[in-house]
Amino acid sequence: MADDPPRTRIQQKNRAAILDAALDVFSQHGFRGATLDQIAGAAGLSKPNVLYYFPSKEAIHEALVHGLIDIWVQPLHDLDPSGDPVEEILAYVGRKLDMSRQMPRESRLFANEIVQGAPRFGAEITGRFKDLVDEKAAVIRGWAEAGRINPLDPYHLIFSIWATTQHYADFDVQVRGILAPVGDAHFDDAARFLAALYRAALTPPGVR
Amino acid sequence: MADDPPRTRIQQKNRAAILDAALDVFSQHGFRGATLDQIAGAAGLSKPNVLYYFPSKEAIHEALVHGLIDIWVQPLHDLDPSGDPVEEILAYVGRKLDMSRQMPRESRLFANEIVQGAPRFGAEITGRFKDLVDEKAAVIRGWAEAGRINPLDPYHLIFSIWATTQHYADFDVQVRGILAPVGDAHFDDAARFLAALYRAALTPPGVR
DNA sequence: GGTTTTTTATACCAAATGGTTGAAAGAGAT
DNA sequence: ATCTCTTTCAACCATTTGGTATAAAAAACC
Repeated sequence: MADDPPRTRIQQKNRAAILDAALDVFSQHGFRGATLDQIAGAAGLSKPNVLYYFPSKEAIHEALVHGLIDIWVQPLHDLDPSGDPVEEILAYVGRKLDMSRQMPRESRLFANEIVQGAPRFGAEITGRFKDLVDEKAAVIRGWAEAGRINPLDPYHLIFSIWATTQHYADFDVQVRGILAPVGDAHFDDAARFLAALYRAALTPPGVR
Repeated sequence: MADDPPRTRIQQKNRAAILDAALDVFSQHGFRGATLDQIAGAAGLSKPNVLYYFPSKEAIHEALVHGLIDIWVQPLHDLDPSGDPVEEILAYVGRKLDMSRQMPRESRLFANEIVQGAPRFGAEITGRFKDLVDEKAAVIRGWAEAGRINPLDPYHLIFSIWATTQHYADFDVQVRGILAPVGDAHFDDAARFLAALYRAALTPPGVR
């Protein structure tokens, strides 16, 4: 199911160019809205040449998603059960927000997929994805039961972190339409806001 | 620019059927991914008949968005500057979450638009939309300066409320994939979680 | 250089898609 | 019943789109 690494330099370069172009196009138009001509154009290749490297449009999309999922869940994966609870969760929020800042196209690629019902992605959600969330939710629940953070539903806490951080990538045009920021500056404000929000909500009374 | 109300009963019924069908299809596939045949099929009409009521696919989408935008911003509009700050904001969160529960298709319609860069919607964001947000952000800032809520950036607070509440509509498949809820039950948990989150973050030290 | 393999793109195809035509069926008014 | 206006849809059209066929150009190998 996984592709072997490309043999030649040309293959490596062109596959990468196609995947990068496809990330642009798929993240902006969704799977059905994207066309092979757009992808080929953005990659600087002809359409048949694109289909020389990937058997179909679907295959390009799958290769993209497949190659990104590990990176995508890494921030949650890195949540350390042995760390300080509040700081660990705040650090997780920070990592997720950084991803929205550095990889907005990737975020929108997943957003497009999931908003439209994850027709090409559903299996991953109930698979590895769910397992990781279950594992980390258990960690957070443990912290809550030990009184080290306020007792909040860990699943909805994780959802809220996904929502608030990915919002800055997925709804970028809306955020920019309202804030009219210069460049990326508003991400720093967002980081401060989210840190304050979650610190206030998580810090238990005793420590305050 | 606004359409006059349809004259005959048939017009009223069919226009409504088309818009309802279009809401289904557009919210699930995005504008470019949706086809007139799908819409016609879902509305129980032939494609030419659909185009008898609306001049184009674009016009259907515009009529939909146009007809929904007022409903969509109503919850924020109803934030009462003379009410109790914390309770007002919590009530706003509650109204937004209710909309995600009752109108998930509408939420996904907007989500699709905005994720893809709002090509058919951009003007609204920097127009009426921004004005309303500016107005309510000023109210919230006033509350913060008066020490009636914790000092949080009002714009990012509003973004976080949009993100956390709309998440349950826009990312419904993901939420369901992870929680495997029975029906709508998880919305009650979400309501409790969000109330706790924002109450903890907003309530100023003095009142605690 | 010559041979083989890989890479590239023009020309093409079938299906899908947004939209039109035109004529028949239906509703409403008198 | 008849006349008029509205509604409906089969057939059609032009364009777009995912994907092929094929043959030339370019690397790679000897």
